[in-house]
Amino acid sequence: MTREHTSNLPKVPEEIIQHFDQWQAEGVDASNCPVRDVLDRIGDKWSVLILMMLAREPRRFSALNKAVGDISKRMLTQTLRALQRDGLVERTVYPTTPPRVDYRLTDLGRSALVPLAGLIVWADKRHEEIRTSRDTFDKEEAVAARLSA
Amino acid sequence: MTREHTSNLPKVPEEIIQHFDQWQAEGVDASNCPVRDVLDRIGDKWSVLILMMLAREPRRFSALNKAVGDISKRMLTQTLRALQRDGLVERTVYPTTPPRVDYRLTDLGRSALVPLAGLIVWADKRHEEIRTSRDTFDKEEAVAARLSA
DNA sequence: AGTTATGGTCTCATTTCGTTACCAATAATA
DNA sequence: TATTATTGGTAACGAAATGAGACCATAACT
Repeated sequence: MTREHTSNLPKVPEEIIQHFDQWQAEGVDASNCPVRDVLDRIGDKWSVLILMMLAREPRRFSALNKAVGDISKRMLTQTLRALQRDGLVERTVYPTTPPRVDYRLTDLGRSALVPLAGLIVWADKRHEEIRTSRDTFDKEEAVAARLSA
Repeated sequence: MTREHTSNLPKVPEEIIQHFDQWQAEGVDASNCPVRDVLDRIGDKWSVLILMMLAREPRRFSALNKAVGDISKRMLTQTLRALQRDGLVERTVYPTTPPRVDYRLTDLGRSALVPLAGLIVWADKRHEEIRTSRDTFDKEEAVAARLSA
């Protein structure tokens, strides 16, 4: 045995860690790191949400707008353009009046949803734990603030 | 057969789509959606990156700062605090001079890395495709701009 | 006395984001 | 005929998040 047993689970699979290591070795700065290049883009406030909204079927601009609720048209437009630019979403215009535009996932976009789903399931499962942690943290912070006052 | 074959792959597993549907049905606004509550937080510019940096072993503040390279101390502090608040990261201070502080993943933090790894692998595999798409998009946009000028 | 090291915080400029008003074209309504 | 509603945006502006860099306390070392 070359390594001590130091933690009692869950552990990150060694295989995954090695992937991270290799990726770090290649340099992690935004300019030369493919992973950051991609993650910086879809890791914004709305991209993942919109990809999920399109999972089952194409939707019109206004349908997306209603479905998300608290996104502005400005940000919806901007996010959809970025997703289109990255090739995750396809935009189709029907030149009627008023215009009709719909958005659908490309194959690439669909492929992204598989790992994203994993993340969503995780978030759903763990969010209670996270909220509890936040409450505890905030309470402790409040105590500390009172002591130093 | 109750459903037509309409697309030729890759398709999002029906199981995942159903998960999205259910999640949408519960309302997707930030205020009442657990998934967004979590995703909005770790879906920022630095959180995922830092979690990955901590995958193999704990690191000191300055080590993280060097490893990431283009993060400012301000954002590093802020991101680490947020991760700590959410219970993904643990902060330990050794009151020496100069001070020594290290950060390590909690069990919850480690559990997050599993789905995140899936996303990273996807990004690594697909980023060439994405870059190509961007180039094409930008070229077409330039053409359109010239036409309308 | 001056330098170096750590883990931050503070200020200010830049960037990004959200809100609201507005537009063009047509069809339905009054 | 004039009015209004509808769709998919864009333009302008204020608010919020982010980045760059100076600064700080403490002690060991030169």
